[in-house]
Amino acid sequence: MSNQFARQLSLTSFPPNSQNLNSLCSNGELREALVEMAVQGLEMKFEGYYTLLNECVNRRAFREGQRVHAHMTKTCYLPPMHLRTRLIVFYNNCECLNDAQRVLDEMPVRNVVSWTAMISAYSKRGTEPNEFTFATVLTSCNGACAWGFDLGRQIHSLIIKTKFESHIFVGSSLLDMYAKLLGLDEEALELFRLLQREGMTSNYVTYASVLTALSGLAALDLGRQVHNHVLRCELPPYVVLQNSLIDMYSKCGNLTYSRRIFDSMPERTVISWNAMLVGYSKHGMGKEVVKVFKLMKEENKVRPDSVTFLAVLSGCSHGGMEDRGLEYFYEMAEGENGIEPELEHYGCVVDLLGRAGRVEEAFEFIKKMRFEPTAAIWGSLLGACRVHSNVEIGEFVGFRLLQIEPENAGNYVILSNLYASAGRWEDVRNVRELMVEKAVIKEPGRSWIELDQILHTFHASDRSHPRREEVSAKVKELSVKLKEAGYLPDLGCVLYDVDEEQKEKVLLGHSEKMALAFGLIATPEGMPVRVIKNLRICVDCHNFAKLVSKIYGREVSLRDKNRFHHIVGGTCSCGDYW
DNA sequence: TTAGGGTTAG
Repeated sequence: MSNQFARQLSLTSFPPNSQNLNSLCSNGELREALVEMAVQGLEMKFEGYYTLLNECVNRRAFREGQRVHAHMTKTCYLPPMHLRTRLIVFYNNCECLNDAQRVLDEMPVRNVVSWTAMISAYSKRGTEPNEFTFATVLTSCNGACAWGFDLGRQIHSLIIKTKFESHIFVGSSLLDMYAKLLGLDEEALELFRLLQREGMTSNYVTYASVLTALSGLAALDLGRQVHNHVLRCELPPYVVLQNSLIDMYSKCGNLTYSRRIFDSMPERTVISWNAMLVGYSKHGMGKEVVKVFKLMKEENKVRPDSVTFLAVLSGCSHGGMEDRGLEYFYEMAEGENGIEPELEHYGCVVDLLGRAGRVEEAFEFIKKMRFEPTAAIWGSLLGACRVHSNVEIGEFVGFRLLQIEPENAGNYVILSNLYASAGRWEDVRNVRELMVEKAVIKEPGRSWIELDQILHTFHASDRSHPRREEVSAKVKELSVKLKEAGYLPDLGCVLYDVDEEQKEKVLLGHSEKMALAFGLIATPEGMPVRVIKNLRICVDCHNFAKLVSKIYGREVSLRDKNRFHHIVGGTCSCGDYW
């Protein structure tokens, strides 16, 4: 059907009525609104599309949003830049980053807002940077060229590590950066002016998004550099930007800086408080969590929300303050704060009880919950069963978990560890066999360490690092020395069914041991070593790191998927429960 | 006339 004919048809049969579409959307009648869109056909305008798409974004209505997008294409409607940006957000919300990227690629003109939407999507997706993250961040560096070159060069060194250099988009962004920027101040200034004329300078939102990406990588030096640039720009104190600085410093392991920013803020939102509380929580500083929460209540300017309570409860749990945490939960449940406890809050309570060794109570608590327990909740209880050797409940919970998420290798390992601790070797073997049968795939472990502004990444049994020989020799040396001091490899941490000698080899190949060994080699004696891991640290590596800190007199700061482990003189801030 | 992007938690 020709467009002209279609236009006539839509005009003759139903008069366009964008008000109708608006009211349908505000009544939440998305289906009817889509019918209205079809009826309006070629008469659809920005306003109608925008209303519809917004509704789809809010509801994460993937199919419906797709139909809106398809309608634009079919009717040859050319969306203006801000509508395309909304499409990017829509696809990102539905976790369709490829579609979002395609929208961005096809935009005739992009500006800082469209780039920022994409940057934040990639950094939200997880801590794993990929070719698109780098390309987007690099382009943003070019946009803010006053700090772009130094930062860009460092990001380049990250890219080399991840072998994305040859990716066409990344490569061209890099070339672009090197071609456009140098140490040539005048040229840089000229470009800066040019980009400003094009509206491509970064603003506080872009900085906030870039900082989020860097906090995921725990790239402290890079983050500090962005902060320095923000300071040089003499921007007014934007709460959002300061919040992301608090978060960046805490995720990079530097809570003192987070607190300094927090204290200097002329105004704080609930997010500022939450970011600070989450920071203390992840660092296992329960007392500070309680102090800051008290301060928040005393100041009485900002009302705690459900995230605040999540941070406080998990802070008490991570900081070993079980009773205090339970008090807060009951305070919450009594409705004093006007916040209804949600599933996640119940999860914290299971954690708190489990940590305190009150496994039966935790089990009863789950049974009485008004929510269907999730894998995370059972998983937390199973962990408690392992630590406190409660085979009876652990067995029940373990089988429950294997039903809910049979693909998760961690569950099989914990269950088999639990059987092993009770000497039930036949059951250990059965669980292992079951695991092999279900073809469980485990996310590969990866650890990294930042030295002189370069990230050194290690994969389990990695052979790719230029100093690999030195590193594996150091790991072996460490294992010999630590054994003299009582280190006993925890063979239960090994997933494969191989002989004991092999198991020990597998353990010594864990990525965090290599990163730690590399840190010992590459930094001066007595310096703290800072390691970041993508998964939760295993029991064996935790023991290993504790002994290293004791024997070598090194402070070890290890950020895993869940929290920080500050290990000093053989003791860890997590109290061996994580 | 404008309309789009952002910060904590999961």
